[in-house]
Amino acid sequence: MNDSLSPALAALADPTRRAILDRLRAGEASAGTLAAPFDISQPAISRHLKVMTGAGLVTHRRDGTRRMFRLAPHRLAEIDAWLDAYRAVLEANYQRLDALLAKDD
Amino acid sequence: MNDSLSPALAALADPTRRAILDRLRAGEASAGTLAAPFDISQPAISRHLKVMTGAGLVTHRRDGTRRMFRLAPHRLAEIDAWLDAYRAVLEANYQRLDALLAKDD
DNA sequence: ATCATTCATAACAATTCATTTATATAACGA
DNA sequence: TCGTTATATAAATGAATTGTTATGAATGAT
Repeated sequence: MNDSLSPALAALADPTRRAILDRLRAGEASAGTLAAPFDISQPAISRHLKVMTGAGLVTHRRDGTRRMFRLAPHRLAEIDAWLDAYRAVLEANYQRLDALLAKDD
Repeated sequence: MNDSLSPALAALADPTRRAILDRLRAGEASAGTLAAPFDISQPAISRHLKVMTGAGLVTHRRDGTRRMFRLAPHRLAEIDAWLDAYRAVLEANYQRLDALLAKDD
C-alpha cells in the first residue's frame, strides 16, 4: 500500500500542527513567525515543521537565514479525495451537523 | 478548545482502522466480521474498535453475544467541515491530483 | 574574521501506542 | 447449570511521539 494518508492524518492529529497549517493559509511564513504564537520551545516547533514536511503538508525554501514555509495542498486534496468515498453517507448528516454548529452546542 | 478533531484524525491515521471504517460503509458488522480480514490478534482489533469508538467514528449495539458496529458519520463530517477552510487553496490543485490518480502513478 | 540571527539537530525523559498472550465477562443453547 | 461462542480487559513490552535543554550550522552584517 502506498500510504501517504497515514503520515498526513497523524500530522494533522496535533492541534499545534493544525494551527500552523491554518496560519499558512494566509501565505508563506518563516519558522520563527510560525513559532511565535506558541508557548513551546523553538526546537519543538522545528520538529513539528519537520513532521509536517515529512507528511507532505508543507514545503520550504531558504531566504537568507530564515526558512520560509508554504502550504502544500496535495496531501489535503488526497484526504479530501479519501473522504469522497464517505460523501454519500455524510450527506445525510450535513443538516444535523449544520444545526449543531448553528446552535454552538 | 473543544477538540474532537485530534482524536478522530489520530484514529484515522492507522491503516487498519481506515480499512475497518471502509468496511463499515457497506453497513453494520460484528467485531468478529471486522477482525476477520486482518492478520492481527482479536484483542488488537478490539482495541482498535475501542479507539474508534472513543474518537466518535463508530457506535455499537449488542446483538446477543455479538457486538454490532456501525459508522458514525458525524466526526467525518467535522473533518470535512475543517477541510472547507482549505477548499479555496485545494481547488487550484484538483486537476493536478486528478491527473496523478489517472496515471496511477 | 567575528558576531548576531535564525533555525536544525542531539541527547534525554516522560508519555502514548500497537501489539501479544493470558484471562475474564456476557449471552446463548443444551 | 455447563459448555461454547463472541468479545473485552489486564499485564507486559517495544517502538514511536512530544517535549525539554544544550549545542551546532548556515547566512548575512560589521
